[in-house]
Amino acid sequence: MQSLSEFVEQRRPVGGKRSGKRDFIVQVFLRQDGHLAADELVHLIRTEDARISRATIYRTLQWMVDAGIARKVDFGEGRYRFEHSYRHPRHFHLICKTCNQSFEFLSSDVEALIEEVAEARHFSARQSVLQIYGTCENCQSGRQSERVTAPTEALFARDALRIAIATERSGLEFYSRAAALTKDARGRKVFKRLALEEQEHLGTLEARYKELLAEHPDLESHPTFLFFKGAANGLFAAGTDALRAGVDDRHALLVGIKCERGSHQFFKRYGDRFEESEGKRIFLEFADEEREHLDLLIREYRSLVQRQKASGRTGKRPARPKAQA
Amino acid sequence: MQSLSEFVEQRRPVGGKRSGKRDFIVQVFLRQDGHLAADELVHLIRTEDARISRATIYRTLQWMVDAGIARKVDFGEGRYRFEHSYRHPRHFHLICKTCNQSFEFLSSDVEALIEEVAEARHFSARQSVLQIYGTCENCQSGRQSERVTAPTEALFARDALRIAIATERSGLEFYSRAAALTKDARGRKVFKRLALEEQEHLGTLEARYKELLAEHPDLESHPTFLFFKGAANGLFAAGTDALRAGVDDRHALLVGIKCERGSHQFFKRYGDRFEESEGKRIFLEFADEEREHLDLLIREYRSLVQRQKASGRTGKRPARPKAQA
DNA sequence: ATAGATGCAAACCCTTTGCACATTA
DNA sequence: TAATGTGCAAAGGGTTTGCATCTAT
Repeated sequence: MQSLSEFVEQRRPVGGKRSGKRDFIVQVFLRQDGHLAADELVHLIRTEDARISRATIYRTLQWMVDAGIARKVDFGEGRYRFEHSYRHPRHFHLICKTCNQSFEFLSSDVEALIEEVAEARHFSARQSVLQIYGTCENCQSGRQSERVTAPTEALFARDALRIAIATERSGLEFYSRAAALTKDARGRKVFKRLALEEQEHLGTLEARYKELLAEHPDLESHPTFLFFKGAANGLFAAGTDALRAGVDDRHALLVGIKCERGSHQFFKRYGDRFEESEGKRIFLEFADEEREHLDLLIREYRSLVQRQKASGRTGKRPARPKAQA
Repeated sequence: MQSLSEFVEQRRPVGGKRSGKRDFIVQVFLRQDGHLAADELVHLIRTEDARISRATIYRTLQWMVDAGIARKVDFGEGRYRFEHSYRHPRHFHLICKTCNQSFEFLSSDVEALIEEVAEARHFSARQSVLQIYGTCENCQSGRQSERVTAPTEALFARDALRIAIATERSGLEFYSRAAALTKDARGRKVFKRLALEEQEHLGTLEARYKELLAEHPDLESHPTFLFFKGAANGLFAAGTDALRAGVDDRHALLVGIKCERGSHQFFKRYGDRFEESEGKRIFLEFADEEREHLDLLIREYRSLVQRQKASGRTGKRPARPKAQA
């Protein structure tokens, strides 16, 4: 896990000189977790300790943006705000016009749509801003529920784990059912093995989830940060339907291959898109797991087809699934 | 169709006094179709004709925003821009950082996701901003393809019609197949009638599309403005699958009801969300059509169930579909 | 020694405002 | 004539910059 100072040191531009004042500003800035306006940072610096020129603070903010330590955001207030990017993946904002607080969320679904639009217009997208203006829960109800804060990275990891766990559960259910329905002994064995692996992996994920909760006790009280449809629901759905109808071993393998491939691609695609973070790692590791299952199923499918050919029993559809990931 | 002057007159606030200068500014502003910065409007006014104070122009811009004639947009440049709303539905932006041009699009899919996020967070959303920053097609390729402009309202109508037509086609195909597969004479008659109606309506829509093209000859050369998934693909898909498997008349009616209800809700929901425009009308009229078909199917379903009950033949699932829209 | 960082104040940009004057209902 | 609209110039806020002065390498 990258430490705060590593984070800064790695990003220091070459040829630049060290400066105690700048380091101090950066340090103070990174301690905050909201979206600071330049003026607020000036005030913080003044009260914290030093008398540093307003100009230097503006210059340091720009320096941090160039270095990738900070992001400049515009909430339409007529001035810019800055948020640091240490353990803080890119995200979108809900902005309350009443209390001027802003709330963060991430939606891979929205990002996928943005990608589609950009592609359709042959537009090369570098950065996207999505802001929802309105009134937050507290300001609507009048009463002030206290604001518990958790690091965005932890929220991101929490939601990534939740999605992975839900997918794993759905996979487990799928393979258990497949095992029960498959008549062919070897096919059944494969499904049992996959189910077992899903079970084990599920345990690992759940342990990891508990660990995360131990680190951040009030994590579960936070609302969803990562919006992500169709991970659990939908991915294995087609498969379960087909199984319910009763299928042979070959068909079950095909359905499994379809599900694993979908799942793998899904997690790979989105994992790749995230910035370096615990959540990204969870997605990519999960994608790898699914990939392994996929390979196993493909091997099994091939061997089954071969056996059937040898024994003269031919499937209706001799087409083999494409092996590309 | 509302004219430009009606548009302005309707929005003039009560108690306000008329002023030639303001009218002139409004008129010049409404002639533009991009996103003007205040300063650019000042310059335009100066070259067009009059010497009007900068302050008056700022005041008039604010006046137009309050009246709903203009929208204030913030592209993160450190100054605001203004776009008029005459025949110009709300939309999102692709912003080229190289040439500073901005391109508009609308995505109901994104809007639906935004709604979901806001709901999950108990946030009452008033307005949403989605901006994709990057490099536009022209700036990437180097060469300047000339910029053809069409009114946004026309693009919106074009895409709404395309979606409606695609849905209608898919419905037509569905009912034709249902008619071929249904053994019950009355059920078949219903499907034939529905197919015929879809056919007729399809003709109307296509005529309307042609008419629109006649009005705006280069309309088809413009890229997609309204992004909207799953209208054609997906809506009737479940139905066609079920039909392929072979179903009885009662089941076919149920599938039809499901499809029509989905389609109706779909168009109603999105149509309601749009601002007053040709595109909105297309959506809502379409929703109405689907609603009528839905009612017809429900009536037919009830009568069928009654007949079956009378003749002693009982369906497996006596549950009748809920009649709420 | 020299490129880079800082402080100060002034300049900048965009926007709003106070006040006297002009215009409209 | 009473309420609105306009012009001018000044003020406002957020941010950047020129230049002399430091300070790290």
